[in-house]
Amino acid sequence: MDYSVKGNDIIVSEPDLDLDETLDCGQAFRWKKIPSDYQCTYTGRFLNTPLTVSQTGNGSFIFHDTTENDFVQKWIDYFDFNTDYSELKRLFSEDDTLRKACSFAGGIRLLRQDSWECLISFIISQNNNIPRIKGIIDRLCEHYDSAFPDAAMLYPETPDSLAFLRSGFRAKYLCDAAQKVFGGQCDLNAVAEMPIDDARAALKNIKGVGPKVAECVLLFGMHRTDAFPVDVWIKRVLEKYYPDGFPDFAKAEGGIAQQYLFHYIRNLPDD
DNA sequence: CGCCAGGACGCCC
DNA sequence: GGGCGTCATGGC
Repeated sequence: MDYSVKGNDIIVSEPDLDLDETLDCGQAFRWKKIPSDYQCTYTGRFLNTPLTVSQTGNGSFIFHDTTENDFVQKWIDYFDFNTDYSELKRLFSEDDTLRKACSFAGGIRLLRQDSWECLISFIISQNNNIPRIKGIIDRLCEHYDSAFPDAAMLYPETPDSLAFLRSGFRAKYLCDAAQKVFGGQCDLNAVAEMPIDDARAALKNIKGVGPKVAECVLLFGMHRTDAFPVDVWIKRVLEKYYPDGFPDFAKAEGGIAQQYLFHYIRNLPDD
């Protein structure tokens, strides 16, 4: 990744990034595509820092109205710019299916999101579809002045007071998550450092967090790339292409491989 | 209208 | 430990 400062913008060159593929692939739910004269433009936030970012061509981007300090301190990390995705894709391409998946959507990167936001987002995601997940998270943030509420803000809520979310049976799970995180029974920063099976177990102490949601929090919110969320789509991939198991050589970065496979299988024509 | 959604829980055996 | 009905809501 190369960047340069131009006025109030940061100009970025990174061949292994596509905004549509990365910001609208079901790993993050708060990025919105807005009309622009560029190839595409998204606006969103990491924690309390807002960003508008445009793709001006393949591998070229504008981070609008961003200080070099914010770019270096926050966005390089968020977009995982210090990881060489070309190298990862070369590794994955040893496997035939993965090679096709990487070639289908090679601009996917694993965002380094906030663990708490991920926990709440993926509790909401269970037995739900992506457009409705986004709607619920929109209503949640709108209710707190357009900022994602931290555990202390969510802690006083009850399933009844959260009725405005229209999140259904998930509201009670959100309350339990807020209580356990705010109360210290679940310290997300500590969980992020645990051996992965201990981290899984710690997350699953929260009501509404099962195997799938725990893997998503580990992968998307704690950058544990060996976490491997299995949803209905990935289940189809495993049955169809990996009846003898997912290849060992890719397991350490399996979560990133999973992102390519998820996008690939969802966009494959029915057969 | 019915089927499904980036599942988990509670109960049954 | 595995199998199954249930859980709200709404996109399609």
